[in-house]
Amino acid sequence: MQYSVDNIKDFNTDHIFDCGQCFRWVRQEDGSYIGPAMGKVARVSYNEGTLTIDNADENDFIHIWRSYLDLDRNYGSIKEQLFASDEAMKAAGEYGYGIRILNQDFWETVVSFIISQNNNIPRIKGCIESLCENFGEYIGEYEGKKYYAVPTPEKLSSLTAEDLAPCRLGYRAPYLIKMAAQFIEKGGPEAVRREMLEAEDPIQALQQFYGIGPKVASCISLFGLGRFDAFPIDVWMRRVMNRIYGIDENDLKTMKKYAEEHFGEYGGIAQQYLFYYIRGLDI
DNA sequence: AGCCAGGCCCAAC
DNA sequence: GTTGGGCATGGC
Repeated sequence: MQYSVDNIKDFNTDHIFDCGQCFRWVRQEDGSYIGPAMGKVARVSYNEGTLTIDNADENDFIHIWRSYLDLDRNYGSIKEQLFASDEAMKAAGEYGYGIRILNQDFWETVVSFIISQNNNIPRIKGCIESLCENFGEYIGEYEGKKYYAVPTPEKLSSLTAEDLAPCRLGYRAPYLIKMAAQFIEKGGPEAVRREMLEAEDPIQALQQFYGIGPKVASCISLFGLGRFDAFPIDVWMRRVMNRIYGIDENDLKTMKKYAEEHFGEYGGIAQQYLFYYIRGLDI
């Protein structure tokens, strides 16, 4: 089965699934993407305003995909605000015009972005894929391929670094194991998620967990908690902030301040435009 | 071949 | 509170 909706603007599958916010969606020949999310597997395709989700019914669309794909947000007006007095941001936002911030599963973002640290994107994808296939729960089969969820905290905390060796996580393996145990101690992902949603400063609070520092916490806040004001700064962001705003590459404080003052509640969206822009330009 | 990647931990200031 | 070395792996 499949479900379609019309009049979807500011949407581009390459921009959304290849802008570094997620690691499990795979591009198909026709430009659609297939991937697992929120316990389902689907194919997302887009053509001239029509969004089609295959392997989903209306119920799935309403309860999962509409929010996962952030369809209820008006990116057009957000772009207007961001572009108003910022030519560089305008160029970046026009380059990645179809980016939308996916509202991803909290636990998945925690695991994914711990793995992402000091790592490159192709390799991150491989690590997560291997982790899920080896230790994740079966989700379902789609077009001949079986899909598995990100392993639960219970599963991860029961493993040793040697168990995880096939996943090639390097020094991140012990981070995952210990972090998973900490999550269990705090009542599991849903309990932690609720606590972080109510936290005054989730980016600070998330750093109590082993393997989560400022950058990973910012990504989790943005992609897993819906904190669109979060502004993750990695080497790419330092690079682009230097190139287009002239801020010293080592001056993270000024970068954060710039984001707060200029992008405000939409810092995370601005960050994705910039991130996708600098990586695409390859300069 | 060597530098680099969506950084963090930990010890030493 | 800040700074710097060490870190596992493989993409390019």
